[in-house]
Amino acid sequence: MSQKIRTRFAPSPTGRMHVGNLRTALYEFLIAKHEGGDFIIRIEDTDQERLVEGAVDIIYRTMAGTGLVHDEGPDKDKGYGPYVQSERQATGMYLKYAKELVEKGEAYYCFCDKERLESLKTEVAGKEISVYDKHCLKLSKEEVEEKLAAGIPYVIRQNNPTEGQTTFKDELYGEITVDNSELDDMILIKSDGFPTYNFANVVDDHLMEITHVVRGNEYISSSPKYQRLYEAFGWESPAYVHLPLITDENHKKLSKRCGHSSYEDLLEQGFITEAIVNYIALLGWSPEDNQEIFTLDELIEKFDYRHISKSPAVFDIVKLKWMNGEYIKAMDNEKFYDMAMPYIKEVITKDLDLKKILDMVKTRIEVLPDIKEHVDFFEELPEYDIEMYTHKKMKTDSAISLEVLKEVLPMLEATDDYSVDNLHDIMMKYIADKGIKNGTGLWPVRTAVSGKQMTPAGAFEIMEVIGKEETIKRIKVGIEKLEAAV
RNA sequence: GGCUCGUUGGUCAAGCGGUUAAGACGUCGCCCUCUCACGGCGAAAACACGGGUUCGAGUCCCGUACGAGCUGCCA
Repeated sequence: MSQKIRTRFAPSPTGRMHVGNLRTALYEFLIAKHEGGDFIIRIEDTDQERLVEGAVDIIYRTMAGTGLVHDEGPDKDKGYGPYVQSERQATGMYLKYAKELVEKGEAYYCFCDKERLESLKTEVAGKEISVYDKHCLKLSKEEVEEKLAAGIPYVIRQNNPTEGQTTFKDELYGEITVDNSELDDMILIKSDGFPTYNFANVVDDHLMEITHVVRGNEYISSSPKYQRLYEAFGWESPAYVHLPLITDENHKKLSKRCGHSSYEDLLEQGFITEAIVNYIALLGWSPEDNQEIFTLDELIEKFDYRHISKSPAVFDIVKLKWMNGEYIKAMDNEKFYDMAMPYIKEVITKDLDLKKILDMVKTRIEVLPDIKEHVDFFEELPEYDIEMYTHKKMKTDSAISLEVLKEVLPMLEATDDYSVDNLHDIMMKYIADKGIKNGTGLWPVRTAVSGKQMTPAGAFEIMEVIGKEETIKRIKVGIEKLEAAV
């Protein structure tokens, strides 16, 4: 008889949502939903300096867009609110809990100023290291009261023992033990009265009855300190699930520099939400079978956090593109038209059958913006080199192409039916009568009407779309070009 | 520097003491084809290294190397 699982996504509103954060949110959502549990959103805005306006909206938009629907959050209070830490802070609760620890000797007031702290820094191996020396722990109760009364700025620090060890258990990594001497006296309450993440997350996770704390691997080394906090309060610690990092191609923690590091960046690059979610779900987790394409519901059903990997994963945009292409191919046409229309309209302004063109392109693109380079020739015949008429495998060269175009032109002028079927009949009859292979007859025509080496469809389909007038015009251009060269 | 974690093909990733070490992306080749794609078929490509334990180790243990994370009044 186990209790209902409760996980939380606790982002700080500092900008766009990084894919690492998104994946954390996804896994938190999946772990809860797989077991029919609750998924909670808590806004961790304790760093007032890094706050970015509108960032909370981005969080909501991302969650809604990806389908990670929360059961509780700032907008859905189920009795554990408020769900925004600045609002919680305003109630004085964090300070109250911190004082409780001070009473117990598990924390202490610290009045050290910037200069003194600065003097504690030492440089080791090119990095600045600073370990607090418990200077203020020596202060007597009276001295503390005095300084407090005098209004001297203070922080409250955790009082960690210098001997012994602390152990916590991660669901993936197992038991992790560190010497207490490694644990520095981290700040619980900052001088502006706000709690640090380190403190607030422990208090809130407990108060909100979070059963599984799921977070990035970067927190694994601070977890022993959190563990000591739980023990100091006498609270039962939650199950911990630390997630492996997502890195760039150089195996470094994904940075904002990558340009493809946030969910919104990806959308702007023409990726579709379902593909992004699907792809990141597989970055650090794999199902028991070899399935790769998942709907969110399928992920909920299949997701078992015990199969999460322990080693970091490289974010591979090439595979994401492949997956995006799979989603596009499987997408129903109406939805594809809706999504693709803005892109095709960037390059085609003429009154052409855009849906027909989009049908041609659907299996050939990986991201939406790819459409443009495939279809721009419909708008206007590009400048092209007559070398394109020469193709060994098609058995064509300039002379043959000129001959074909000249012979085909009158036939195309003679009909008004520019349907693929009719065009097909005309051309195939010509090819049969002349006794040449299909490619020999069609290559020159396709080249003339497109001006491109590669096109998303064959000659008939292109002619149907651009129509009689434009077809004739382009074939004449081809004839002129070829004649000029002979 | 210290601490912690990690290490299967270029990438994601199966494997949990006995396998010809899966699969996917990418790459290359072939087929299909009026081009390019799609689709189909196929190929190259990996257990970081050294010691143990064991009849037997990618799988367990210990070292080494390498990588990453942390070492903030950021989360």
